[in-house]
Amino acid sequence: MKLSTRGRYGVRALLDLALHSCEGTVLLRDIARRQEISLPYLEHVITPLVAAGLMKTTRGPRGGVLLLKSPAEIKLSEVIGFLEGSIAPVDCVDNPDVCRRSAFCVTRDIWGEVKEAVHQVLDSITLQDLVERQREKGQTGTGMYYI
Amino acid sequence: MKLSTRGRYGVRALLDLALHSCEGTVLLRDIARRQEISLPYLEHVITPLVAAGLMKTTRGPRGGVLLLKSPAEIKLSEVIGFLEGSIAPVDCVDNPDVCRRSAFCVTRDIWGEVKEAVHQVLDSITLQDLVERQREKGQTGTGMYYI
DNA sequence: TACTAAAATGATTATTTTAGTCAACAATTC
DNA sequence: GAATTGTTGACTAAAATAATCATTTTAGTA
Repeated sequence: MKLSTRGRYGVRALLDLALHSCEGTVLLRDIARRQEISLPYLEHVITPLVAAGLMKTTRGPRGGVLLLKSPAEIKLSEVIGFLEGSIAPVDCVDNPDVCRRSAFCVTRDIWGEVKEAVHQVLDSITLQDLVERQREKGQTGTGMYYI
Repeated sequence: MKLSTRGRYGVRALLDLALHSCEGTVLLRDIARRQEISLPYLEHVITPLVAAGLMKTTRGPRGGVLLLKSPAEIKLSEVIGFLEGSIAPVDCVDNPDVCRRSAFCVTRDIWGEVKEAVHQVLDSITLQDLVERQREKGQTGTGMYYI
C-alpha cells in the first residue's frame, strides 16, 4: 500500500510550482533544488502531468514550467491518477476479468471500499488547499527560508 | 498503492479458514486448493498470522490450521497490519524522522489523512463480517460448489 | 547565424521487492 | 516406524523502482 516516488515527488513538485506561480514560468531546476529531487528524475516524474495538460513547459532560455489550470481546479485524485494510475489496492477492483473469482469474492468488495475511501479523501482536496495549508504552516520547506 | 499477494492471499486464507471452522482443524492444502494459491507459498503467507496468535497449526496426520480467536474479534485492520505492516502510503507518516521536511510538509499531512481513511474502513470490518457477506453471496468460490 | 539555456527523450543500470520454489527438518498420529 | 502435515531457511526468476546519462530539440539572444 505504498505510494511510489512518482506520486510523492509529483505532488510536491506541483505544490512547489503553484506556490511560485506568481513569478510566471518556474525553472524545473529550481523546483528540483527546493524539493530536493534530482533534476533528471524530476523531468521524468512530471512527464505525465504535462501530458495530462496540467502544466506547460517551454524550452530554451527563459523557459520552464507553467501551471495551465487554476490550483483550485486541480484535485489530488486526478493528480494521483495521472502519476500512479488507479489507486485501487488490487487490480480486480477496476478490472474484474483479471480474476475469475471476482463475481463472488467478498474480499474484492472490501478492496473496493478501501479504494472508495481513499478516493473520497483525494477528491476533496485541491492543489489550492495544499497551497493554503502550506502558507499557514509557513513557507519553510519551499526553499525560501531554508536553513 | 497496491496490496501485495501477502495481504490479498492472507485475508482470503483467513476467510476460507473461518468458513470451514465448523469442521475444526482445516488442512492448509485444502485452503490452498480452494483459494488457488500454491501450498508452499501459502505456508509463508500465513506465518505472520500464526505468529500473531490468530491461528494455531498442528503438524502430522489430522493436523492443520485452527482459528484461535472468534471471527468477530478479528478486525481487518489488524490482519493487514500483520501481513503488510503499516498501511501508511509513505513512511514519513509513521516515522517523521525519515525525512527532514516532515515538520512543515503539507503533502505528508495528506498521506496521513489517506492512511486514516483506509484504517477506518479496515477497522470497522471483522472476519465475521466477511463470513456473513460470503454466506449471503453463496458459498461459491469457497471450493464447495466450484465448477 | 551562432550560441546558450532549458526541457524532452530514450537507453541504460543498480537495487530492491515480489512472488514464488525447493529441500531438509520437525512433530504428530496410527 | 511409517506416513502425514506443517516449519524453516536458502535460493531464484522476474518485475518494479529509482534513478543516471547522453543526446536531441526548442527557444531566446548576441
